Amino acid sequence: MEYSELEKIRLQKVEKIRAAGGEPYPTRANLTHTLKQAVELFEEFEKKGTSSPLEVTLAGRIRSLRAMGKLIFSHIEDSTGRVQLMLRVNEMGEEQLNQFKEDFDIGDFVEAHGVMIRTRTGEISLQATKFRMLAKAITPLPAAKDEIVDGKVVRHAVLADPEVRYRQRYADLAVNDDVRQVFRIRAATTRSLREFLDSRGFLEVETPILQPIYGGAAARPFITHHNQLKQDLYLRISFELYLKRLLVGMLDRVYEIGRDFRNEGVSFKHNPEFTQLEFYWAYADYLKVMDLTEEMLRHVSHDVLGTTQITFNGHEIDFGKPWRRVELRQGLLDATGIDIDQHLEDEALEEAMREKGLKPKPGLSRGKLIDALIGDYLEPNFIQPTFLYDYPRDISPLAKSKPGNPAVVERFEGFVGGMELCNAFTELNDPLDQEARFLEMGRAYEADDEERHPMDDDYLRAMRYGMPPNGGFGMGIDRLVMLLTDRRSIREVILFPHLREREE
RNA sequence: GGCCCAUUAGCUCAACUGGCAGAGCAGCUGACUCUUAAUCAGCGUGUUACAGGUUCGAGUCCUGUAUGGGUCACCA
Repeated sequence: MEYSELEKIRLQKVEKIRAAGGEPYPTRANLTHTLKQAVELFEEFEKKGTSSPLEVTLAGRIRSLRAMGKLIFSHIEDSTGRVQLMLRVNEMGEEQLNQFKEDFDIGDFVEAHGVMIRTRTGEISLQATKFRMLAKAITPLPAAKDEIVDGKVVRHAVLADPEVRYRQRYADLAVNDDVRQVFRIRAATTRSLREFLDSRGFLEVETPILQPIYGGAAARPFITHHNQLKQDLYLRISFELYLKRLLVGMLDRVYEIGRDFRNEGVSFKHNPEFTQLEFYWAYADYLKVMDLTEEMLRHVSHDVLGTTQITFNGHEIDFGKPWRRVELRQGLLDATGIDIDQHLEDEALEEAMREKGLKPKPGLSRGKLIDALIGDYLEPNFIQPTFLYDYPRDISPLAKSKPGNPAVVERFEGFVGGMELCNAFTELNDPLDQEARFLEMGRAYEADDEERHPMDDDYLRAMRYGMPPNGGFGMGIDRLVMLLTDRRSIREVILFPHLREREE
């Protein structure tokens, strides 16, 4: 371990504290209030006009230090707020005051005892009579300084390098309060979703992350191995097939919030592991799920932000209004002039796209071509909340066909801010049809072994016992948090996003 | 994986067509009893991401590598 010059100076201070009989890392703190509590309590005292002083012991991390001879001002911070410390020679004598000046640095955790006062400039402060080191920092925090100009916080020298911020998230969080706020909102989001679903009779469950057969989505899995069982296992790519087994078991409304793992490329909206909400709702269909989705997002946004209006990427987005509903066929017809109902074969659609001057990748299935059209011509334009509904059957092997139209399934995807947020369908519950779909998928992926959609015999057996008709729903929580916090990258809403391994 | 851009002090950033690597903050020394990016005086802390190359001379030009960001491909 190589220490920098700055770190060596601080290590010397640790030695100095110990040599003087002090302890730079005491085992216990003895605070009486959080910083926010102390400020609020003092304000109450002032209102009541009591003459007795408010005596407190506070603890926090030193964020600023202004020493001027026989008087020191310093701000300490905890997760609830900030309080200014005022240390004067009058209260503690010169020796104590000098000790603070010599031993304490920005970044150290400190405990201070004294009375709450207002300074001449009106700032509520702790006038300390005693102080104690709680934890000495060796490495200086990457400086982030705030200046208050006309009541507005102006930030200086903010830690901004994304690599340092993600690899050393602790330092990022320590100096950037807005980053802490993102994760408070994230916690509030999952709390609100749970509360919403619980109150509607949904049961939260946990299903296997390690699975002998993966399924429920089209993605490549991570593979791992159980030594004692001598068995390869997959990290789940979705919860779908397990949650639907529970409907067979008479758990009528179930949901799970948890981690999915997909062995795919990373981007501003893709992380190898991400958090998903899925719910399955017996006796419902995709139309009921659409209504519940609108209600759920209105509820969450209001719960978390106090408003249904959000700003994302410069757009004002309103979760309060009913979502726009666009039929997939009509949407593509309007956007590209291509009527997918007129081109039911792979080659015919590919040819039609070519005629319109588009350049489809050759050899794709009709469903994949349509998927590509959605991504290019519809998704980026769905800024306000929009349901796109009625999808082609061949890219939706777990969704139920629309009565009277075998090429189309009852499926919708929800888009917000030009980004896919959720995906839902009237779930296929016909075991014979499901078996046929698995076989179709097997054929479709024959050429590419890695993306093979494996047959899940146990899932089919469950369905043969009888599965109630139901609507299912999946939503990327990370993307929802991106929307609620106006962050353009998924890495901003994941505490420790995956980065390439680096030699130190 | 392809292409484009970036990497300079602990942090934020400068450095012209190649010519002695330097500012603010933090840090160190001193002054200062109501400051709040405190102020004032002094001190410059560096393998310019890494490895080579061209050149009298490279932070700057060339090649390669690493990491990050963007974009395309793949995907959700």
